Amino acid sequence: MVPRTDLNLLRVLLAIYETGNVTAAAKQLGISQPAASAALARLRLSLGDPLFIRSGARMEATPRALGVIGRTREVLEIIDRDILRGPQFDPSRTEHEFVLCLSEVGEIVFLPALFERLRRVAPKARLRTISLDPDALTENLHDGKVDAVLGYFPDLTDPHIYQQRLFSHDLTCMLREGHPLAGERLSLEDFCAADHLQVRDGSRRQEMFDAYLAGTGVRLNVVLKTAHYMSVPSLIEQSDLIVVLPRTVADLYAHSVNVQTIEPPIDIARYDLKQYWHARFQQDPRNVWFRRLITDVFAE
DNA sequence: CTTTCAAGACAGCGCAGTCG
DNA sequence: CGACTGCGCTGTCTTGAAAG
Repeated sequence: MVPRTDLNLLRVLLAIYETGNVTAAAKQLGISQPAASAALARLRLSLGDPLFIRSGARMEATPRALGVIGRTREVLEIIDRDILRGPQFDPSRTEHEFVLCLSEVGEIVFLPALFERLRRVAPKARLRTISLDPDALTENLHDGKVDAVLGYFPDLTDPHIYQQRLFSHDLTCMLREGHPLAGERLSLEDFCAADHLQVRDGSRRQEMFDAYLAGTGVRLNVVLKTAHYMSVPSLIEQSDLIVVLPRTVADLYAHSVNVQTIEPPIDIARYDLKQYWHARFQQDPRNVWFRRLITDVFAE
Protein backbone atom coordinates (compact mmCIF):
# COMPACT_ATOMS: atom_id res chain seq x y z
CA MET A 1 0.00 0.00 0.00
CA VAL A 2 1.22 3.51 -0.80
CA PRO A 3 2.02 5.33 2.48
CA ARG A 4 -0.36 8.17 3.23
CA THR A 5 1.32 11.55 3.37
CA ASP A 6 -0.35 14.75 4.44
CA LEU A 7 1.38 17.36 2.30
CA ASN A 8 0.14 20.10 4.64
CA LEU A 9 2.70 18.81 7.15
CA LEU A 10 5.44 19.85 4.74
CA ARG A 11 4.08 23.40 4.75
CA VAL A 12 4.28 23.36 8.55
CA LEU A 13 7.87 22.12 8.36
CA LEU A 14 8.81 24.96 6.02
CA ALA A 15 6.98 27.60 8.05
CA ILE A 16 8.68 26.57 11.31
CA TYR A 17 12.06 26.59 9.57
CA GLU A 18 11.45 30.05 8.08
CA THR A 19 10.09 31.64 11.26
CA GLY A 20 12.12 29.62 13.79
CA ASN A 21 9.00 29.58 15.89
CA VAL A 22 5.91 27.33 16.06
CA THR A 23 3.58 30.17 17.09
CA ALA A 24 4.73 32.40 14.22
CA ALA A 25 4.55 29.46 11.82
CA ALA A 26 0.95 28.81 12.90
CA LYS A 27 0.09 32.46 12.34
CA GLN A 28 1.68 32.37 8.89
CA LEU A 29 -0.33 29.26 7.96
CA GLY A 30 -3.58 30.56 9.46
CA ILE A 31 -3.91 27.73 11.99
CA SER A 32 -3.78 27.67 15.77
CA GLN A 33 -0.55 27.16 17.64
CA PRO A 34 -1.70 23.76 19.01
CA ALA A 35 -2.57 22.67 15.48
CA ALA A 36 0.94 23.60 14.31
CA SER A 37 2.41 21.84 17.28
CA ALA A 38 0.37 18.72 16.57
CA ALA A 39 1.41 18.84 12.93
CA LEU A 40 5.04 18.99 14.03
CA ALA A 41 4.42 15.99 16.30
CA ARG A 42 3.01 14.01 13.35
CA LEU A 43 5.98 15.00 11.22
CA ARG A 44 8.39 13.90 13.96
CA LEU A 45 6.63 10.57 14.13
CA SER A 46 6.59 9.97 10.38
CA LEU A 47 10.22 11.08 9.82
CA GLY A 48 11.53 9.51 13.04
CA ASP A 49 13.46 12.66 14.01
CA PRO A 50 12.76 15.60 16.37
CA LEU A 51 13.33 17.94 13.37
CA PHE A 52 13.50 21.07 15.58
CA ILE A 53 15.15 21.45 19.01
CA ARG A 54 14.16 24.38 21.14
CA SER A 55 17.13 26.64 21.83
CA GLY A 56 16.05 29.61 23.92
CA ALA A 57 13.37 31.45 21.99
CA ARG A 58 14.26 29.72 18.73
CA MET A 59 13.47 26.32 17.21
CA GLU A 60 16.75 25.05 15.72
CA ALA A 61 16.53 22.66 12.79
CA THR A 62 18.22 19.26 13.17
CA PRO A 63 20.50 17.97 10.36
CA ARG A 64 17.62 15.74 9.22
CA ALA A 65 15.31 18.76 8.92
CA LEU A 66 17.99 20.76 7.10
CA GLY A 67 18.41 17.82 4.74
CA VAL A 68 14.80 17.87 3.59
CA ILE A 69 14.05 21.62 3.63
CA GLY A 70 15.45 22.29 0.15
CA ARG A 71 13.63 19.44 -1.56
CA THR A 72 10.45 20.24 0.36
CA ARG A 73 10.53 23.79 -0.93
CA GLU A 74 11.01 22.57 -4.51
CA VAL A 75 8.16 20.06 -4.25
CA LEU A 76 5.73 22.60 -2.80
CA GLU A 77 6.65 25.11 -5.50
CA ILE A 78 5.94 22.52 -8.19
CA ILE A 79 2.62 21.64 -6.58
CA ASP A 80 1.59 25.29 -6.27
CA ARG A 81 2.72 26.27 -9.74
CA ASP A 82 1.98 23.23 -11.91
CA ILE A 83 -0.86 21.47 -10.11
CA LEU A 84 -2.91 23.88 -8.01
CA ARG A 85 -2.70 26.84 -10.35
CA GLY A 86 -2.87 24.60 -13.42
CA PRO A 87 -0.99 24.97 -16.69
CA GLN A 88 -1.26 28.40 -18.25
CA PHE A 89 -1.66 28.92 -21.97
CA ASP A 90 0.37 31.62 -23.66
CA PRO A 91 -0.77 32.12 -27.28
CA SER A 92 2.22 34.33 -28.10
CA ARG A 93 4.63 31.45 -27.33
CA THR A 94 2.66 28.33 -28.26
CA GLU A 95 3.94 26.12 -31.07
CA HIS A 96 0.90 23.86 -30.84
CA GLU A 97 -0.71 22.58 -34.01
CA PHE A 98 -4.43 23.21 -33.69
CA VAL A 99 -6.55 20.67 -35.52
CA LEU A 100 -9.86 21.85 -36.85
CA CYS A 101 -12.40 19.70 -38.63
CA LEU A 102 -14.54 21.73 -40.93
CA SER A 103 -16.64 21.39 -44.02
CA GLU A 104 -15.44 22.47 -47.45
CA VAL A 105 -17.73 25.50 -47.19
CA GLY A 106 -16.08 26.42 -43.91
CA GLU A 107 -12.67 26.02 -45.48
CA ILE A 108 -13.52 28.26 -48.43
CA VAL A 109 -15.35 30.99 -46.57
CA PHE A 110 -13.95 31.14 -43.03
CA LEU A 111 -10.49 29.57 -42.99
CA PRO A 112 -8.65 32.59 -44.46
CA ALA A 113 -9.97 34.95 -41.77
CA LEU A 114 -9.38 32.42 -39.03
CA PHE A 115 -5.82 31.74 -40.13
CA GLU A 116 -5.05 35.43 -40.44
CA ARG A 117 -6.27 36.02 -36.90
CA LEU A 118 -4.32 33.02 -35.58
CA ARG A 119 -1.08 34.27 -37.17
CA ARG A 120 -1.60 37.66 -35.62
CA VAL A 121 -2.13 36.53 -32.01
CA ALA A 122 -0.21 33.21 -32.01
CA PRO A 123 2.58 33.60 -34.60
CA LYS A 124 4.30 30.30 -33.75
CA ALA A 125 1.11 28.21 -33.70
CA ARG A 126 0.17 25.94 -36.59
CA LEU A 127 -3.20 25.03 -37.96
CA ARG A 128 -4.29 21.81 -39.65
CA THR A 129 -7.72 21.29 -41.10
CA ILE A 130 -9.15 17.87 -41.74
CA SER A 131 -12.43 16.40 -42.88
CA LEU A 132 -13.79 13.36 -41.13
CA ASP A 133 -16.63 10.93 -41.51
CA PRO A 134 -19.56 11.99 -39.26
CA ASP A 135 -19.18 8.77 -37.27
CA ALA A 136 -15.54 9.56 -36.41
CA LEU A 137 -16.09 13.11 -35.19
CA THR A 138 -17.16 12.33 -31.61
CA GLU A 139 -14.30 9.92 -30.99
CA ASN A 140 -11.70 12.33 -32.36
CA LEU A 141 -13.04 15.19 -30.25
CA HIS A 142 -12.99 12.94 -27.18
CA ASP A 143 -9.40 11.85 -27.80
CA GLY A 144 -8.22 15.41 -28.36
CA LYS A 145 -7.06 14.53 -31.89
CA VAL A 146 -9.37 17.30 -33.06
CA ASP A 147 -9.58 20.54 -31.06
CA ALA A 148 -12.87 21.68 -32.52
CA VAL A 149 -15.36 20.95 -35.27
CA LEU A 150 -16.73 23.88 -37.21
CA GLY A 151 -19.74 23.85 -39.49
CA TYR A 152 -23.22 22.39 -39.82
CA PHE A 153 -22.96 18.91 -38.27
CA PRO A 154 -26.45 17.73 -37.23
CA ASP A 155 -25.07 14.22 -36.59
CA LEU A 156 -23.04 15.39 -33.59
CA THR A 157 -25.64 14.50 -30.97
CA ASP A 158 -23.51 12.89 -28.23
CA PRO A 159 -24.40 14.54 -24.87
CA HIS A 160 -20.68 15.05 -24.15
CA ILE A 161 -20.28 17.18 -27.23
CA TYR A 162 -20.86 20.86 -26.44
CA GLN A 163 -21.81 23.29 -29.17
CA GLN A 164 -22.03 27.01 -29.76
CA ARG A 165 -23.91 28.74 -32.56
CA LEU A 166 -21.65 31.08 -34.52
CA PHE A 167 -23.48 32.07 -37.63
CA SER A 168 -26.66 31.45 -39.56
CA HIS A 169 -26.42 30.33 -43.19
CA ASP A 170 -29.06 30.64 -45.83
CA LEU A 171 -29.14 29.04 -49.26
CA THR A 172 -29.42 30.70 -52.62
CA CYS A 173 -29.23 29.65 -56.28
CA MET A 174 -26.41 30.31 -58.70
CA LEU A 175 -26.35 30.21 -62.51
CA ARG A 176 -24.21 31.63 -65.31
CA GLU A 177 -24.44 35.19 -66.62
CA GLY A 178 -26.86 35.18 -69.56
CA HIS A 179 -28.58 31.98 -68.45
CA PRO A 180 -32.10 31.67 -70.00
CA LEU A 181 -33.58 31.74 -66.48
CA ALA A 182 -31.52 34.71 -65.26
CA GLY A 183 -33.69 37.44 -63.82
CA GLU A 184 -35.18 38.70 -60.58
CA ARG A 185 -36.69 35.49 -59.30
CA LEU A 186 -37.19 31.90 -60.44
CA SER A 187 -40.64 30.36 -60.83
CA LEU A 188 -41.14 27.03 -59.06
CA GLU A 189 -41.88 25.36 -62.45
CA ASP A 190 -38.63 26.63 -64.01
CA PHE A 191 -36.71 25.75 -60.83
CA CYS A 192 -37.95 22.14 -60.89
CA ALA A 193 -37.58 21.72 -64.66
CA ALA A 194 -34.00 23.08 -64.81
CA ASP A 195 -30.95 20.80 -64.81
CA HIS A 196 -29.39 20.91 -61.33
CA LEU A 197 -25.86 20.53 -60.08
CA GLN A 198 -25.73 19.10 -56.55
CA VAL A 199 -22.78 19.32 -54.13
CA ARG A 200 -22.60 16.81 -51.28
CA ASP A 201 -19.29 16.54 -49.44
CA GLY A 202 -20.30 13.62 -47.18
CA SER A 203 -19.81 15.53 -43.92
CA ARG A 204 -23.34 14.64 -42.78
CA ARG A 205 -25.79 11.83 -43.32
CA GLN A 206 -28.63 14.00 -44.59
CA GLU A 207 -28.65 17.55 -45.87
CA MET A 208 -31.15 19.92 -44.31
CA PHE A 209 -32.12 21.04 -47.84
CA ASP A 210 -32.84 17.46 -48.97
CA ALA A 211 -34.98 16.86 -45.88
CA TYR A 212 -36.83 20.08 -46.62
CA LEU A 213 -37.49 19.07 -50.24
CA ALA A 214 -38.68 15.63 -49.17
CA GLY A 215 -41.17 17.31 -46.85
CA THR A 216 -42.56 19.66 -49.51
CA GLY A 217 -42.77 17.09 -52.29
CA VAL A 218 -40.62 19.24 -54.61
CA ARG A 219 -38.32 17.11 -56.77
CA LEU A 220 -35.26 18.55 -58.44
CA ASN A 221 -33.85 17.34 -61.72
CA VAL A 222 -30.30 16.64 -60.50
CA VAL A 223 -28.16 15.71 -63.51
CA LEU A 224 -24.70 16.17 -62.01
CA LYS A 225 -23.46 15.43 -58.49
CA THR A 226 -20.09 16.43 -57.14
CA ALA A 227 -18.40 16.17 -53.75
CA HIS A 228 -16.50 19.47 -54.06
CA TYR A 229 -17.35 23.14 -54.21
CA MET A 230 -14.08 23.86 -56.00
CA SER A 231 -15.42 22.77 -59.40
CA VAL A 232 -18.74 24.59 -59.03
CA PRO A 233 -17.79 27.98 -60.57
CA SER A 234 -16.42 26.53 -63.80
CA LEU A 235 -19.25 24.00 -64.11
CA ILE A 236 -21.87 26.71 -63.70
CA GLU A 237 -20.04 29.22 -65.88
CA GLN A 238 -19.82 26.76 -68.78
CA SER A 239 -23.31 25.19 -68.63
CA ASP A 240 -26.99 25.88 -68.12
CA LEU A 241 -26.92 24.12 -64.75
CA ILE A 242 -28.39 25.62 -61.58
CA VAL A 243 -26.92 24.96 -58.16
CA VAL A 244 -28.32 25.55 -54.66
CA LEU A 245 -25.54 26.50 -52.27
CA PRO A 246 -24.78 28.61 -49.18
CA ARG A 247 -25.08 32.33 -49.88
CA THR A 248 -21.62 33.03 -48.46
CA VAL A 249 -20.08 30.70 -51.06
CA ALA A 250 -22.24 32.04 -53.90
CA ASP A 251 -21.26 35.64 -53.06
CA LEU A 252 -17.60 34.67 -53.09
CA TYR A 253 -17.86 33.07 -56.58
CA ALA A 254 -20.01 35.89 -57.99
CA HIS A 255 -17.06 38.25 -57.46
CA SER A 256 -14.56 36.18 -59.42
CA VAL A 257 -16.30 34.42 -62.31
CA ASN A 258 -19.20 35.07 -64.71
CA VAL A 259 -21.95 33.71 -62.52
CA GLN A 260 -24.81 35.37 -60.67
CA THR A 261 -27.01 34.54 -57.74
CA ILE A 262 -30.78 34.32 -57.98
CA GLU A 263 -33.32 33.89 -55.20
CA PRO A 264 -34.89 30.43 -55.05
CA PRO A 265 -38.68 30.17 -55.51
CA ILE A 266 -39.16 28.45 -52.18
CA ASP A 267 -38.40 29.60 -48.64
CA ILE A 268 -35.56 27.48 -47.41
CA ALA A 269 -35.00 27.56 -43.65
CA ARG A 270 -31.70 29.01 -42.49
CA TYR A 271 -29.34 26.62 -40.78
CA ASP A 272 -26.90 27.23 -37.99
CA LEU A 273 -23.16 26.99 -38.32
CA LYS A 274 -21.72 25.96 -34.97
CA GLN A 275 -18.49 25.04 -33.29
CA TYR A 276 -18.39 21.77 -31.39
CA TRP A 277 -15.99 20.50 -28.72
CA HIS A 278 -15.83 17.69 -26.16
CA ALA A 279 -16.83 18.15 -22.50
CA ARG A 280 -13.35 16.94 -21.48
CA PHE A 281 -11.86 20.14 -22.90
CA GLN A 282 -14.51 22.54 -21.60
CA GLN A 283 -12.05 24.05 -19.06
CA ASP A 284 -8.79 23.30 -20.90
CA PRO A 285 -7.02 26.70 -21.21
CA ARG A 286 -5.72 26.03 -24.74
CA ASN A 287 -9.06 24.78 -26.01
CA VAL A 288 -10.92 27.66 -24.34
CA TRP A 289 -8.57 30.11 -26.02
CA PHE A 290 -8.98 28.48 -29.45
CA ARG A 291 -12.77 28.46 -29.18
CA ARG A 292 -12.74 32.13 -28.20
CA LEU A 293 -10.54 32.87 -31.21
CA ILE A 294 -13.11 31.23 -33.48
CA THR A 295 -15.97 33.10 -31.79
CA ASP A 296 -14.13 36.40 -32.21
CA VAL A 297 -13.53 35.80 -35.92
CA PHE A 298 -17.23 35.15 -36.45
CA ALA A 299 -18.21 38.15 -34.37
CA GLU A 300 -16.34 40.31 -36.88
C1' DC B 1 -19.87 -0.40 -12.62
C1' DT B 2 -20.80 4.10 -10.73
C1' DT B 3 -23.20 7.12 -7.79
C1' DT B 4 -25.64 8.27 -3.66
C1' DC B 5 -26.65 7.98 1.12
C1' DA B 6 -26.21 7.07 6.06
C1' DA B 7 -23.51 5.78 9.98
C1' DG B 8 -19.33 5.37 12.33
C1' DA B 9 -14.38 6.49 12.74
C1' DC B 10 -11.01 9.69 12.91
C1' DA B 11 -8.09 13.74 12.05
C1' DG B 12 -7.66 18.40 12.98
C1' DC B 13 -9.20 22.34 15.25
C1' DG B 14 -9.56 25.81 19.25
C1' DC B 15 -9.74 26.47 24.14
C1' DA B 16 -7.86 26.04 28.54
C1' DG B 17 -4.38 24.72 31.23
C1' DT B 18 0.41 22.77 32.25
C1' DC B 19 5.30 22.39 31.71
C1' DG B 20 10.18 23.78 30.96
C1' DC C 1 7.25 33.19 27.07
C1' DG C 2 6.44 29.68 24.07
C1' DA C 3 5.86 24.62 23.44
C1' DC C 4 3.05 20.98 24.62
C1' DT C 5 -1.17 18.25 26.32
C1' DG C 6 -6.04 17.02 27.22
C1' DC C 7 -10.66 17.65 25.97
C1' DG C 8 -14.66 18.33 23.31
C1' DC C 9 -16.42 19.80 18.86
C1' DT C 10 -16.63 19.68 13.85
C1' DG C 11 -15.88 18.36 9.34
C1' DT C 12 -14.06 14.83 6.37
C1' DC C 13 -13.20 10.22 5.14
C1' DT C 14 -14.34 5.35 4.92
C1' DT C 15 -17.41 1.67 4.57
C1' DG C 16 -21.33 -0.87 3.22
C1' DA C 17 -25.85 -0.96 1.27
C1' DA C 18 -29.02 0.51 -2.15
C1' DA C 19 -30.22 2.55 -6.45
C1' DG C 20 -29.46 3.77 -11.18
